[in-house]
Amino acid sequence: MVSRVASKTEEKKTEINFDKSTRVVYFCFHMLTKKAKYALLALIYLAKHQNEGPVLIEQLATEENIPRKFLEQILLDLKNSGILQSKKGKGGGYSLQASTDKIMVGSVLRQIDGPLAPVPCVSKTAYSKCKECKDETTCAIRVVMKEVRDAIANILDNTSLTDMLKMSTDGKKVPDYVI
Amino acid sequence: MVSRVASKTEEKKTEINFDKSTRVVYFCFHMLTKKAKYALLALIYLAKHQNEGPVLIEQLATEENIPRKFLEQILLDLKNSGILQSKKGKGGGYSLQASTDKIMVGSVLRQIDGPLAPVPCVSKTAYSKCKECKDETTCAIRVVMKEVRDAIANILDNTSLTDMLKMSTDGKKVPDYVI
DNA sequence: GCTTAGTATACTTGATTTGTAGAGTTTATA
DNA sequence: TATAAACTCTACAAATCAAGTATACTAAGC
Repeated sequence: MVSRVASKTEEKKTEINFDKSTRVVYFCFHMLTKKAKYALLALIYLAKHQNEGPVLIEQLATEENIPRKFLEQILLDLKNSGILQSKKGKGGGYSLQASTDKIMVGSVLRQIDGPLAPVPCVSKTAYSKCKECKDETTCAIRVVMKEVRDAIANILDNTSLTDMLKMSTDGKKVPDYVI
Repeated sequence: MVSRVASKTEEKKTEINFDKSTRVVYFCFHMLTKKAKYALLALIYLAKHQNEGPVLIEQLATEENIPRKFLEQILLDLKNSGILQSKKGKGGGYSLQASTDKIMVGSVLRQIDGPLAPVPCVSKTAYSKCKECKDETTCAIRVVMKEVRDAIANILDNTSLTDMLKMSTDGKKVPDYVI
């Protein structure tokens, strides 16, 4: 094994031996990109400052330690998908469009990172056939990954911004998923 | 949104408008790399041909449509982690080391792709702190992603090669996860 | 009209995935 | 014991992607 799926610069555990067999072992991982993480942080921030009028990108960027220009793209994306609304010019800024209990983590992540499914052939929102697959009905990988997709979607599509707000204060949560 | 996590060359849904606002929309996704997919396909193949003696890399590569030299690396990796065993020289090849019900999808994927967790801070097998995170105990993202990690691990660590074999013939499965 | 603040798009950089290439090692057997 | 069959090991290369920068534009207030 060398590294996982995405991550990149995330957390790296680098371990180097300077023996003749110099070997670099490092772990990276992902699934949740930084972009998506920033998006969620931004949404939580905006939710917490809901009744203070529009929030400036600049403010959000500095308070949450998100690169300003990168954040611009993210907020724009969330705006274009109807999650946020914005106001231009002086006194402008960003605010939530929908109510916090209508904004689901699943839809945010789909918007920012794409489908939740680990493989395209089990995606409900963006299905596409795997070409490796000879027969989809007897593909064991597909069956397992479908379980995974459903489990992920079940959590993320049933967790709202409201839930996240509770978590960030409680630090804990009592989930109520559909089984 | 542009693309998800990994995927790359996987399946691409490309849609191009040649208007003045030429726009290319494409979806890619992942989590399960091709490498991991190949590994699972190889394991299933080896399981199905268990009592025919060692299987040649060449045979496996052609039958499962996996690039030969790429497959070599994967099999070697699986061998070094104790999942497979090999025999060199004439009459050699690869075969399963453990029994099919001891080989779990979770450990195969961890070996090939790395930790299952969507973010490092919720990984049980390869924990590492997120530096974005001010306070881990009140990080809502962490709480949600922990649920996701547990759900994924619960499925993958409780699905064995034996289960996959059943699926690939039945095309269906009655899971029996720990709740 | 000038400043504030968001909008839009293109580009850059470094890392990762997905392979390829080639030389080396072990084993069977003729 | 030489030879061919197979696996082993390491390095390299191309394509893709995540993450971030740069630059120019548009709209709203004052």
